[in-house]
Amino acid sequence: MSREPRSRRQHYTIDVVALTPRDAELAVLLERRSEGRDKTVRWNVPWAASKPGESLADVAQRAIRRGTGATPTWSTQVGAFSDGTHPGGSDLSIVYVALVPMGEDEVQGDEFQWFLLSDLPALTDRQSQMLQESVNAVRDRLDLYPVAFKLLPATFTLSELQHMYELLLGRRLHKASFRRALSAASLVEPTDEWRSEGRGRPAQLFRFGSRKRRRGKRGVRFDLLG
Amino acid sequence: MSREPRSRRQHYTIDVVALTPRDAELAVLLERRSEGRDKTVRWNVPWAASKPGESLADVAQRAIRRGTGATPTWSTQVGAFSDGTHPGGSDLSIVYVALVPMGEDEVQGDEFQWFLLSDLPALTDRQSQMLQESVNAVRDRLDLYPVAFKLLPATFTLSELQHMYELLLGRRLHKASFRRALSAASLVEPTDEWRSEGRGRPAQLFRFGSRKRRRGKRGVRFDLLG
DNA sequence: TGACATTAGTCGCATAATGTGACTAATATG
DNA sequence: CATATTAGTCACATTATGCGACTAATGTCA
Repeated sequence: MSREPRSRRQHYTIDVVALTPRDAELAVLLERRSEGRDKTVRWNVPWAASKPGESLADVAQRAIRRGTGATPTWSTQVGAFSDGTHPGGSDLSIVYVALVPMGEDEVQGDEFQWFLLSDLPALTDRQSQMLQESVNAVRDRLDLYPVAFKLLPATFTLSELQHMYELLLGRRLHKASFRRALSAASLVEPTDEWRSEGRGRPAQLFRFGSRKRRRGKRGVRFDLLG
Repeated sequence: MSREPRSRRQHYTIDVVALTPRDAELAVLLERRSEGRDKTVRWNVPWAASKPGESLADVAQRAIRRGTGATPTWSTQVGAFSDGTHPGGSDLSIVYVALVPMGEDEVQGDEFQWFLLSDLPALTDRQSQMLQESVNAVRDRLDLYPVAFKLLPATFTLSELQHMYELLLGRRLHKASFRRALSAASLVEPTDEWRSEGRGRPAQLFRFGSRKRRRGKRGVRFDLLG
């Protein structure tokens, strides 16, 4: 029943994993830091300490604005991580994942840089874990929140949308099935613009416009149980 | 770029929402506390402070063991909550939800008591929020983890299993469809025991025995998007 | 005992959702 | 004009799902 504050109370930071699509893959925003006497270059995800009275989401916003020119289009809390060490010495990292749309991935200054997930620099245990779980969090929310749309510009072709889903799911989808399901849900609206990419037939541009709310109340799915 | 520790560093606790089925509904374990000069009785979910070097899951275990005779059969992190106040004065609550199976819901001492979700005492904002999100977390994981099974005894009838799903989903399911899906997934194994509940035909007892891993790789579901 | 209520468990059919290959359309290249 | 390339659609087979109706096994009570 020891509820008295210890000699050293545990404290926390808010760490933000910002993701953007790049080269048919996801990239994460990392911040440079120099460590030790030889100034070894290390990388970690942006973070900020919480001030009294500030909401967690606000701190996350603050942390990510330091590094990106663009405001993320979506973000959500991933969880709390306490394993390993933290560059700021925090005992606990509250992790937010933030999505930055295609083409808005400019960074501010030398301190920040995007890294492809397949080509990451060396990271501490906690950093790796946070990254892994952030990507999982986005994947898990894929059919609950329109995260794929949040990674695209305001208007996009249906092929681009499909490729974004394929990127996030890590597997190929069948074109006709994809479009049929999309059309059944009335999730996108056609614009009157078309995009010609040089070769092949031009593609019509669509915008995200969820209107119809036909909540399907289907049976239980046992086939996903792990 | 203010990364220096503030005059008062923010600190956190681990709070645990323990759930058990009771009277065709979920119940939550709350802990009594006396507050103010008139010793008003207040209730809150069990919590514990983190000690250096202890993992979050361990702290959660410690917090919940104080209140229940039984060890929870499953638990997972829900998230971090900072709104409002906390009985221990912590700035941040890391919330774990823990499942206690049917029939193992004894409490230790007067300090703890189960409350039906439909009949809760007055709670602070943060406590209500934590509770709400914990129930949502269980519901969201329903077809990813066998949470319904974790709320049942080791052996159970298929009707009990269906009622548990109905309880968690908040809607009725069709018996034949439910069993067909269950059978297709090869999730349960029959035992040679039968249970007679007095009236009606006796029911065969089953145990959870997931072996077949036929991961369905289906298309994208747009119909769930919020 | 035998009709009835009650709960367990199964079957079969209609409909809906999905996988898939093949098709047409519109553009650029040579 | 033939060919390559990407967009977009169609039709059909297969699978999944909703659902009512059926049989089975027990207890209750007249």
